[in-house]
Amino acid sequence: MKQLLEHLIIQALTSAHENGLVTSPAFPDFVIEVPKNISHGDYSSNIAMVSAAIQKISPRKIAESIIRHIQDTQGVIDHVDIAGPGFINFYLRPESWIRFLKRVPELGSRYGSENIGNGKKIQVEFVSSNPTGPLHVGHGRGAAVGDSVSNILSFCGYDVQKEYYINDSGRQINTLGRSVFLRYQELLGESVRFPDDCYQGDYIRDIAGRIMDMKGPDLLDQPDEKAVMFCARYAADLILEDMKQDLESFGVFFDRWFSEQGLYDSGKVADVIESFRNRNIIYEKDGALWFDTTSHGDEKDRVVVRNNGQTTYFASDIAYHYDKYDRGFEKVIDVWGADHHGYIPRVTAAIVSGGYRKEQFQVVLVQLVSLLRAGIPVAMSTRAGEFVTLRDVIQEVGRDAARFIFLTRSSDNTLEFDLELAKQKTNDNPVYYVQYVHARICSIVRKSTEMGISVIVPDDAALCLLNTPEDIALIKMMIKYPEIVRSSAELLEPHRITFYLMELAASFHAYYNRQRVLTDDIPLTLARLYLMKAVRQVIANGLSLLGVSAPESM
RNA sequence: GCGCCUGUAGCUCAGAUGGAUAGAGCAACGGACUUCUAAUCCGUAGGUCGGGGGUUCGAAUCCCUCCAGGCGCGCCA
Repeated sequence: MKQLLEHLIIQALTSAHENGLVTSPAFPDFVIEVPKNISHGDYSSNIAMVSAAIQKISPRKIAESIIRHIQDTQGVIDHVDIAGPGFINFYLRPESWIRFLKRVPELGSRYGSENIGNGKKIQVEFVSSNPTGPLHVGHGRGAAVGDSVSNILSFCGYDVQKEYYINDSGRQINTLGRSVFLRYQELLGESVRFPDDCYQGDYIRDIAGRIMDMKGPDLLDQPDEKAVMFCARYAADLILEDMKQDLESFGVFFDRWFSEQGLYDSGKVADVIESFRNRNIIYEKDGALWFDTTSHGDEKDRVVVRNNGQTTYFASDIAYHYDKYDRGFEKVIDVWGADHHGYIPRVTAAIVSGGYRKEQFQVVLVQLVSLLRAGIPVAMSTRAGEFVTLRDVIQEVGRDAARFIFLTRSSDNTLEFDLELAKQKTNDNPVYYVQYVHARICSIVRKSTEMGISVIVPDDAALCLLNTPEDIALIKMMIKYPEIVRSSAELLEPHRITFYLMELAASFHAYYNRQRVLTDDIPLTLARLYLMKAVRQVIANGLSLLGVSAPESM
């Protein structure tokens, strides 16, 4: 609809120029929007105001010239007026909405999709939690955001790959091994001092116990280093399996699990260091190797190989990101916890040094989650190993509620996740508010099937009966959906879908309480059933982008 | 000290690309089920958009500055 009006405006201004009514054929950026106030028409444009400076004519005069030259060949406009400082307000004929309503069933589950990706290969990397402990709520938020962003991009024509980067190398894996081995020794009756820098959680004991069951005391016969290595690998594998399970029960499936260790094994980290050394981008200072990130805006250069010969995470991160581009991704999106924001400049610098464009890399920062129970903060201490895991949360509040709530805030904002609220099946908990729409419509459709009328498609004359303010409000809401999806994809902001769905749900519930669908009036009933099915489709489409189910009954 | 994020109704938050009288939910108050699911709806009340400057026809939105809160500033991960 907006495109249509835009076309009419451009045409009108052009012919106004041909007739000498305006001085310039130029078009500044102008917008067509749905006014907040319904008395300002169905659509409104600021074209006259933004053109005033170029035309050197008053906005109202420009507006008049434009209106006079509008050629509404399709007959969608009822009337147009000029208001305020020079807004052009369009009032549409009620029938005009129908052609747009028809798009919903025509496109079905594809309704709302705008092809902005054009098959471009894009990768979204998210969660990527170290396999040293269970996933917690913060990871849950990252998972919900990353998965939804992937869904949205994929829906908009991108060829999306979802990837999880496993930090299965380096010191923290060694620490994991040490932690497990110490608990293992404890189980065998040895008195050990358990250091603060080891992982404190009970799951470490569980893993040690499993190794006990499997190996008995055999590990003690080996050199410590070997035993620790064994514990590390065993524990990491186990924890990783658990994380996979948790994510699956959260409805999140990755296309690839990428091992950091693999980058070392294949020599890719060494290759990167070697080639940048030759180009003096990596240089030696104080016995360490440094990457020149300063030339690309970082505040200082960063170490890639320490003076003890060990590589830093940054080294493998560089190799990892190059590997992504080598695999043909035109764009790479990383979803990170906001506490990692300081890494953006150095990773960006490394990517640019590698000959890629800055725009090919984008980070979605997700702010932290604070967990509450009935308004009271839940104590979370990773050090003491006391925390509520993602698994606990899914078990307690359910997958749908958890995912939906994670997406009810902009990622830029911290999120309060209240377990009691999330469990409640009331209006406080918007997930049910939205799902209830789907269930209610399914119920109506079931009823109509019993009456034997659901299969008949109404003709245009019948659809014109959808003319109450509630009908029009619903249809307008649905016409808006593709724009919401688009902005959500362009800005990588899934919460826009969430808020839209809540708004659409509100329109539906208002409709439901005011208008009856199944009546004795057959054409009207058919038309309204048609409308209801469209609403159901849009709700289902939106929920699927969020990774939330659309139940047929509740 | 520097960088990033945040500051909008009592509470939790929307308001991308500057638009007309700043919105929603919760909480408060008053109403609506012999009807397709009341997990619902309707109404009332509630505001110095953190403060102060600036840009312009027009600012919650852009710029500067100050204030408050969170996070980050390692040859840690």
